Amino acid sequence: MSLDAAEFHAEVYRVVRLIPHGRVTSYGHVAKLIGMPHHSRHVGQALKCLGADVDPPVPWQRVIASSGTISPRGEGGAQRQRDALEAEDVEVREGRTGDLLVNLDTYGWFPTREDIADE
DNA sequence: ATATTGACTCCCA
DNA sequence: ATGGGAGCCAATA
Repeated sequence: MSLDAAEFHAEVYRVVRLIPHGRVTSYGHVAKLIGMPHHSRHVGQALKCLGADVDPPVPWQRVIASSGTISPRGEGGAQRQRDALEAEDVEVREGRTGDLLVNLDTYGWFPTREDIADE
C-alpha cells in the first residue's frame, strides 16, 4: 500500500492529534505509528503543512526529535514551541548552547499502533 | 526527469 | 559528552 501525500498527512494529523495534553512524542515514533518508520523527516514536513488551517488545531508542538531536543528551525520558532509546551505543564530545560530539551523519560508518549487504532 | 533540501535518526570517532 | 557523516523518503525547485 502506498500512501499519497494527502493520506500521509491525514495519518500524521490523526496520530498527532491523539497526543495527550502535557505529553510529547518524537517524529520517528509518529512515523512508526502510521506504519512508516523511515518517514520521520517527512512527518515534520506534514505537520508544517497541517498546522496552518485545520479545524481542530494540530498540537505540532508536542512532536519533537527522538532525543528530546527541539529543532531550532528559526530562532523564534523553538522559543514559541517551548512556551507552548510549558503552558501544558511540560518541563523544558534549556541546554548550554540554547537548545531546548524535553525529558522524554517523564513526558514521552510512545503508544503502539494498537493503542491508537481505535479513534 | 534530475538535483537539492528538510520541524529526523543512527552510528562511529 | 560532543560532533561529524551516512542513510532515508518525499516534496520542491
